Amino acid sequence: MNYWLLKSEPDVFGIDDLAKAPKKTEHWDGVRNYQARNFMRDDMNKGDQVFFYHSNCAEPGIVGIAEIVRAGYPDHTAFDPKEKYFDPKSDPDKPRWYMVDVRYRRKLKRPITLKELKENKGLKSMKLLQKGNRLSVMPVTEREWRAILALEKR
DNA sequence: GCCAACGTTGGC
DNA sequence: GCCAACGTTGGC
Repeated sequence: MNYWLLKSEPDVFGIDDLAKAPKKTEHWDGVRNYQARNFMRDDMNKGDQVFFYHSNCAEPGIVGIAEIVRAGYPDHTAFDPKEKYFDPKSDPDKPRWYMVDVRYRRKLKRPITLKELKENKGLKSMKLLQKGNRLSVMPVTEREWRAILALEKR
C-alpha cells in the first residue's frame, strides 16, 4: 500500500465537499501535470491512503484522510470542449491525462498546518516542503505518514 | 495582490 | 537542443 498527499483549494473543492459527495467519493480530475499524472496512472492503487491538503488559503495544511477507491483511468474531462480542463491534444484512443477516484474517510482532529509541518525536524524530507514544489499529487513515505498522524494527537 | 519558482510552448 | 516568453501555482 502507498501513501499520498493531494492538494486542493478549499474554495474550489475542500474536504467538506468530498464528505458531502455521493458515496463520499469523487473523481480527482483536472490534473494537467505530467509528474502528477504519472503518479496517478502508474503508482496509485485501490486502498492507498491519502492526506487531503488545503492549498491557496489562509491556513494551508493537511485537514483530512481519504482513500483511493479506483486506480488510474483516463480523465474524460480532457475530451470535452465545455470542460475547464479540456485538452484538445488528449485523444480518447490515447489519453494524455488520468484521474483516480477518492473517497472521504475522516477529518483530522485538528488541521496540521504547513507551518507545523515545517517546524517538525523529522519531516524535512517531505516532498511538500521541498523548495519550489508545486506538485498537486505526491507520494508520502510510511514514516512521514506515521509522524504526521502522531502530530495529530498532540 | 505580490512574486518566486516552476512547467510548457514555440521560434530559431 | 536552446532559451525567452508566458502561464500557473501557492505561500505570504
